[in-house]
Amino acid sequence: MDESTANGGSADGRRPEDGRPSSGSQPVGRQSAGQPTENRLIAERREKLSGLRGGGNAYPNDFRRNALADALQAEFSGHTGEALEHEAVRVSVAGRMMSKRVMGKASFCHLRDRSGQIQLFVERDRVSAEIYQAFRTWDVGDIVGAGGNLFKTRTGELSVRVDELRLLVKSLRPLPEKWRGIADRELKLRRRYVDLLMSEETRRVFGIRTQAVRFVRQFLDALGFAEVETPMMHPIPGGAIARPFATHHNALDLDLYLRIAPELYLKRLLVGGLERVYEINRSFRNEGISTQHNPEFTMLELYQAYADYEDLIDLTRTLVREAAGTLLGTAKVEYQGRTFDLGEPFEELTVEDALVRHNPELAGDLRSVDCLREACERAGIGYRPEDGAGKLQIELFEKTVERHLEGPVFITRYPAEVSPLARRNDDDPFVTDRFELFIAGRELANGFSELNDPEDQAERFRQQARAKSMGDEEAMYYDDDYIRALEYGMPPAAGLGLGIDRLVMLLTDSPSIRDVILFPHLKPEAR
RNA sequence: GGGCCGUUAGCUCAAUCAGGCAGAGCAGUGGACUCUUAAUCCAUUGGUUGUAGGUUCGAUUCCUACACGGCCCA
Repeated sequence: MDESTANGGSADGRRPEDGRPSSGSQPVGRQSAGQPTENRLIAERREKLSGLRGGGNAYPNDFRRNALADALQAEFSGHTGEALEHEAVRVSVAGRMMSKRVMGKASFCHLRDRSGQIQLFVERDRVSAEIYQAFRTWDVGDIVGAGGNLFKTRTGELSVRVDELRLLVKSLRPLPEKWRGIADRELKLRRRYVDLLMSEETRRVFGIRTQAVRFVRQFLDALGFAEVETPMMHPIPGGAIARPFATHHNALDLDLYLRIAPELYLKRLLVGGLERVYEINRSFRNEGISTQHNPEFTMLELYQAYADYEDLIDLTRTLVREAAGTLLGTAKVEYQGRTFDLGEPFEELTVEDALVRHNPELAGDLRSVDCLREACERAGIGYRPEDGAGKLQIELFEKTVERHLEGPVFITRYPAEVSPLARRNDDDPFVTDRFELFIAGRELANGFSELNDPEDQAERFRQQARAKSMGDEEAMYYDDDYIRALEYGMPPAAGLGLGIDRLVMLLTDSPSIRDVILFPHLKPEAR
């Protein structure tokens, strides 16, 4: 219902909310019935919409365009004005009016569609005085359809000499300032739709994101991987060390968790003989929010039978390298003022070597719980009495090493204690055949040879369950069905997880994960 | 969780340091203008200064708490 017509059309065209209270003692300007306060600009546009409703369907959906702006620019920008007059190319275009320059009997405006922009030239004597007058009242932000012949203006800009012009959607809310757009970071995130309208940079970032996901699919499909979809609601959350979100199925009266990782389901598919599978998955972790963490995030997970972690180091390096080359046209990635040449060889370093490099006093004592505890205390790191050498190593690694890993560098041989799903190294059972890829001090990927010994896996689950019972809320649950699947026999395999959001951050030079997620999680609006 | 910074018209920003009539540009409205492109020219509207308190003759400005966001630290 259009409220602006309900008050009988007050003489000054204002709604009661705009100015003085019309009557009553209700506070003015507060939210009412869930509707945000409307200001005068919106009220004026609502009046215009009211007029449109009086003239027929205000929201028509029968206009069809036959051309996109970019395609027209590409095909006809090179033609001379004379040639265009001779060719008489008639086009229908539609899009949002992003600018408007009105003169007495002729006007210009720019339309933007999904591909780009094109200018319209609207002459009163060509479209009729009535339509021209209506056009004068339209606002920047309105969605318009136009038909006419292509021509070149005196300044040489390809334009449409309009002979048919329709308002398709009345925009009730004014767009931000045309030159500088949205500066307020909060507004950019909360009203991403406006940000996308106003910011070429935002469109670029999400364009690259779309291409990155497409690239990953094409890359893996070409290697014979099958893309699959596994449950997002898990009776037992597993596959990562993280706290889950909880939910509930009413009809089944069943507690469920939003997945923290698809890993255990994808490996069940290895048991099922699929051999090469991947899922570009949204996963959810009930943890803090930062420039590196959103509660829901997108990850690639893939599993390959008859491969080990070294095969996946190769695959990861190739994938990242070719993603940059394909999407950016170069393997030299500029990120926050630094250059990372992904075309160069990637360094490889074990966890223990990296620890010694940044904590030289630990050399020779890397597996001594006492020495590691001392080092943790020196570094101001808290630990639990039950933490073993592996856990302490990783705590130290995260606090003293990670941020210095400019990379690209593969860190290998993670302790088994913190890798409950990874295969032990054949020569050194303290560590697993696992790697993580770091670039710019951040973990980008995590992979390992998979643990397919059901009895070892069961024992690892029991250790995790003990840790959970001692208060470690991130520890894993024991998953009976997963053990049962392994008991049927999972082929030797390796798996990889790669953060899509973080990859896109790297490729788009974005400092925050919020810059590469269309609608990042924010607290509810204050106002 | 801690520290610092920010929040003023629809948007972008002044005014805050040292309390004294809250301003500009864009957008809007009215007018002029048939090749503009941040169109131009004339006129003009628009404010719970994030919220709630406090100090003061007087608060956008000083103080306290809170909300949201940003940066850094844990």
